[in-house]
Amino acid sequence: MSSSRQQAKRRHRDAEQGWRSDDDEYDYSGNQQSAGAGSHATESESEPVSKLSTQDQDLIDRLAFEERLRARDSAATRSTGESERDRRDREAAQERDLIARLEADERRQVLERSRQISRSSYLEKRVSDKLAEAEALARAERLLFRDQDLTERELRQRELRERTFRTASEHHERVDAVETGYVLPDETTYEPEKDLKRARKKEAEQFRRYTSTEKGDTGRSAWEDEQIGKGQLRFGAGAGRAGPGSSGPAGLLMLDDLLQGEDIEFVLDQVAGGTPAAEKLTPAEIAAQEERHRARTIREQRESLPAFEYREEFLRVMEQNQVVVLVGETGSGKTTQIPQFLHEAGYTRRGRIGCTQPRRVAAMSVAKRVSEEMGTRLGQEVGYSIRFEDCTSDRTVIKYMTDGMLLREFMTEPDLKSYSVMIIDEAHERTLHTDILFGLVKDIARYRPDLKLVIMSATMDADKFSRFFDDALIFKMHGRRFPVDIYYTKSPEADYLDACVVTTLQIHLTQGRGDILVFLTGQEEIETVQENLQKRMKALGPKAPELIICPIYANLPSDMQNKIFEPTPAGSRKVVLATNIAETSITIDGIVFVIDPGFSKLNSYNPRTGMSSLLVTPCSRAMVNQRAGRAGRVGPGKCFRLYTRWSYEHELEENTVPEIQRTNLGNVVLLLKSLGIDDLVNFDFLDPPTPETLIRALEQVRASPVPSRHLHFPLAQLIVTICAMLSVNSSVFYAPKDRKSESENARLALTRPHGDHMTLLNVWNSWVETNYSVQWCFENFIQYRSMNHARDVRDQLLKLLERVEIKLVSNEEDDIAIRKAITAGFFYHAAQKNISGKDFRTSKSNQTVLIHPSSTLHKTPVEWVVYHELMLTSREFMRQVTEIDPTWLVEVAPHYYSGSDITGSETSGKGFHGEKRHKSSGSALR
DNA sequence: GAGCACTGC
Repeated sequence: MSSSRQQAKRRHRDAEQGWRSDDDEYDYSGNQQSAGAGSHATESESEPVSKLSTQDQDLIDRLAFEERLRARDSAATRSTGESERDRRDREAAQERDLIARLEADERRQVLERSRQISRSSYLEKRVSDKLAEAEALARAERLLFRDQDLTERELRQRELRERTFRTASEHHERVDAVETGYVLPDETTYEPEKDLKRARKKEAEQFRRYTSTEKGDTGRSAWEDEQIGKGQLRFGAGAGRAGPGSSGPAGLLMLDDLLQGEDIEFVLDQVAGGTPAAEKLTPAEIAAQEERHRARTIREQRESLPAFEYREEFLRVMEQNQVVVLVGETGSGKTTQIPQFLHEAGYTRRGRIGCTQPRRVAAMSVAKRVSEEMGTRLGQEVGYSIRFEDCTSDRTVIKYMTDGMLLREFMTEPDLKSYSVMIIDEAHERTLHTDILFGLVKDIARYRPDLKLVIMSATMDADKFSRFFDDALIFKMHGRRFPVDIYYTKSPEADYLDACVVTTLQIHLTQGRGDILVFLTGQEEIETVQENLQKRMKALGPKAPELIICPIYANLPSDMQNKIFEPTPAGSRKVVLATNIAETSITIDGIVFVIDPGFSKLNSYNPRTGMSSLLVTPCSRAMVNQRAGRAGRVGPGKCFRLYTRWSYEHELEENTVPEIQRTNLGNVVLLLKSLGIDDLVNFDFLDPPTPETLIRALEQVRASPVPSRHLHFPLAQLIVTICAMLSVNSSVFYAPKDRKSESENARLALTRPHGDHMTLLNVWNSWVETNYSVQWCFENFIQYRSMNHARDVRDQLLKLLERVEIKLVSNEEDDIAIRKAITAGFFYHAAQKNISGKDFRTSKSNQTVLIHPSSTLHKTPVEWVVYHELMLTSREFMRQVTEIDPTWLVEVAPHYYSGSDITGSETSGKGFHGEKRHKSSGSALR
């Protein structure tokens, strides 16, 4: 208990820092609730099923399932009102999905062509434009936002704003030298006319400053010129677009020289976000407000939140309604305040208030904040519950938890009777778990009229939520955000990576203070952009202000991740190259500019082939708006979208397809079954998954009890380790581009024969031998964070096995026995090498697949393998692969394989190396 | 010859 508290304490500290520090050692303590829940699941899973009846049952169930499906559809057609609407919604969604898939390829090709055409004509025009252009910095903003449609007056205003913004940013740097953190611009930025003279004088000074640089330097050296040229040719994706910079007086630090005709034209289109209150305030007023805010007591801080204005009205609405859909913009304070309002109004006298969050860090940090506001110790009146850690007590009345944790709670408390209010927060994110929760809480609310429900969401989808909850009342709250100017490119960009580099430099050299956030799709893109930016900055020489480049993605080791939180020194600028981890999971202070190419990697599951795909996909409008919002957290911001406004309006989907419609539902089916919900067809989904996905999931679940009988106990410990290692899925090894050979050697040293499962086991054992050393991980390019996670998972699994009274016998490693056990678990994931010897063919489903390059078997000649998962990225890959003897398949899954399935392979029927050991370990299997 | 977005139990 005390160790659990210590552990909790550490995590709070982590939560306070906003990001988990991995230098911590972890204690391991069980979690009663999940342990109990797990045993429940195991019971239903390990129900004995005989071979024949499985198949029959399968067929019968499937037919019954399809029958129910038809019945539901025809019932929906007959009846009116809601079910009719549901059906239409679903059909429309399916149709949209199909059309989208068919059109995507064609559209992409057309778009690509039109981009190239427009780009080349644009470049021609730019060549003639170039000749007319002279100075650079004084006209920087105009160069960046050139737009013929502007009136004289608008142009003048823009010029003034740019000039004064520069003045203001100089002021910031002075202020910043004294105190760190972001300082809001003073009012001169926004009321330039008032001090035109001063602005003119500043401008003159500014210009002098740069010309004097010229004198001191007598022009760029030939070497520097060459470097710039090289950089252009070698690294710019736009190399060859334009000749060496020739415009402007020689020797000036010229924007044109740097960009060499590559600068991108942006058009200011709209101002997004920005609550009326924030817009009306001058920066000086905002700064003053912030200052007052800091000095305030906690109570005053609470009362200054927008949510406070709605307190009485909200409580009245809650009294009169059982379900309320609460739309609260970011910055309204809903997550921290609503539970407190309800507590203060006495709802906790009848039971707890629960509040779900999609992420662990959020659950922890919000609970901490609220406990401070209430003046209690965390874990007492206010607590949180996440996997591996339950920080609540009997006295807890406000409980924050991850959505997945509440799902687990349903197993021990199906009616949620200890709760008087349940709040589902961040509903708009539509995570898999929240979507399932919707159906469950809706059902409970029907027979528990005393249970209040609050569905909290950012603006989108409120009507949809309301309709789902029988036309629940929608309650709106304004938030507190700064306005963000949205810029679109005037013409489509042919190469968005290059466009990112160019835009970053444009901002860096022309815009006022503030860090830049660039959204990219993955590690590879981030590394490419980072490399290009580094070269371009180097080519610029020491005259350019420093640009600190910080990559961030989930698989980056945490010490490197933490770099993005270091404050930017005065006089330099930070550019954060991020995946969509920066959309919701982390927030970075000081971001003023966002660059958004409009793409992300999206996982979707195809039930027909059992293959997941992880492909670069255009973002939805909801997603790009979320990204833009990241620029308006500390002050007014700017978002540069690397696509046209037309694209935004016509090519992007409104919303991202909810997760539940694009994942393998095997686990969901298991979960719902363990809650006693067998009739998945009629489960009340907000957006129902496709019937195919459901059918496939049921089949998959039906297949799983069989191998669980084969997994005999003496092996359990080793298998549990492998399972835990697999659960950290492909993020055990770290392979940075710039240290490729080192990391490959380290990996090779840890590789064991016969594939990835054995290698993972070896990695684990080696780590244990070093007593869970951080240093060892670092030296061997192993992700310490992943190993720690595997340790947590392994610990939990062992506790579960203990609960179902499986005795763990630690035996020596018999690799054949282990691999046979893996085969027993994954027999339906077998593949054989094709005659060509180049690729593999999956058994039964006959798909052509390859071994993923990250696998230890990538270049090894193997005939038969079982794989953990299929994934479509650039090709169709098997990930986490182990070499097997095909005779094992017939042995462990005779209901699935017969001898004819494995004939024609070299190894079939042979003794295989280690026949003797095989026999001696035979008792380990069945 | 080629590579793994992000959560969560």
